[in-house]
Amino acid sequence: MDDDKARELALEAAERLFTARGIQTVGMDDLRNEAGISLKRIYGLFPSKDAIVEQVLVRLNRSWMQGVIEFGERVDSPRDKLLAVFDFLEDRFRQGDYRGCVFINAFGELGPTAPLVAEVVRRHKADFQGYVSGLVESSGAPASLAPQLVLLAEGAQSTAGIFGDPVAAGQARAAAATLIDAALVGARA
Amino acid sequence: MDDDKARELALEAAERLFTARGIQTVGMDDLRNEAGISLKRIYGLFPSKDAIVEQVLVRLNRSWMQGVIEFGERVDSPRDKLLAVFDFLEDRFRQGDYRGCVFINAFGELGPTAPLVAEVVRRHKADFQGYVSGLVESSGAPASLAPQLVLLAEGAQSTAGIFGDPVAAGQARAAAATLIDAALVGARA
DNA sequence: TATACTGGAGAACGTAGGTTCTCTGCGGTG
DNA sequence: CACCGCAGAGAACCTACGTTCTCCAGTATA
Repeated sequence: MDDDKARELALEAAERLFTARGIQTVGMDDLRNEAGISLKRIYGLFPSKDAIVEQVLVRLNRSWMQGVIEFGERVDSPRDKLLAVFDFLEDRFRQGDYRGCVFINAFGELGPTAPLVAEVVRRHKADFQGYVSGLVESSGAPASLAPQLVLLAEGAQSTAGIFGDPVAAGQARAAAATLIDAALVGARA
Repeated sequence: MDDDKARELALEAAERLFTARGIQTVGMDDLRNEAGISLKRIYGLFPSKDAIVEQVLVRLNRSWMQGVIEFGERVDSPRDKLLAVFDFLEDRFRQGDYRGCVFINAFGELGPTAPLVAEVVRRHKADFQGYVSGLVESSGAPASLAPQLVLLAEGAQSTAGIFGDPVAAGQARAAAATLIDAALVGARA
């Protein structure tokens, strides 16, 4: 088996396990079993468990941002793209056993003791905030709207994860619509 | 040393350590050192580490709810009490190294594997949602406003924890004010 | 004053878990 | 066809960690 395939098996297995159960409760034996490759092979591809955790979060950021952008591409106006963020979240909330934002969870677990994990989590949040800020600017609304929408999205993720109910996406979406419309009216006044 | 004092020492030490570093990275040796009482004593008072975690979360819920209620008691109208939630959060965000909502963090770490932890976290969130719902009802706004404000509060906590910046409280507060006023206008129409 | 009992200190135990090491098997080369 | 080298399986190593156990000290009672 070539390195790329083995690396992909390991990262996909780690992603499934870390997302489902958290990071510290997943041992390397669990990862070995889930990936179907040996520990020697895994350690040949990655220097440490911490390195695997970091790469998993980096790729989750990439696929998350790609997903939210693709949801935005389905509609035309910046306002609709902003609301599509919550449609994207609802789609995520409905997938299997959603457990909240994997980045927030990782930060809660390891943020104080693993600076690289904290850094990847902040980068993810900064990427998301940048995306929303860009749309807010395109919509003509004041810049102060962007963090408000982001807070709604963050809150929806934690709440949906804790209660296992995707209704939080719709609640956040309704609030976002109200905030956007209020901001646009204020911008025109 | 009597049991009540020893129990309090252990719980206070556990609260400091779990809040600062997460639960799984804190060992019983750490707790023994921080509390200044022996492991034999600690295990004489609590059946297990899991039991300590649960009791810490229960008392954190109690003090958190007490804090948000006390902040609400400083003002008169339900609208001001709703906004005082965000003042309470800002006060919390400014205390030392704030790391996000300890309940969200605990759920992220242990939710899948420790059902009692998940239950205490859900109870906390339900208590908070109940408090906000009560205020929303008093204010005459539609019930749908309550979850929207709660999502803002949840999002503010995670964001403040990750970026170490209390500005999220003010951003959430501004959004809450807009939502409340929109809801009250809609209720009068 | 001496002996016995009980509570607690912290070392020990047993398991978990990240990482490394030894041995085996397979492939390549002579 | 045989031998050598290398890559990898998974057991072993070493540390961490939750919980228990042994021993000691202090207090109470006779």
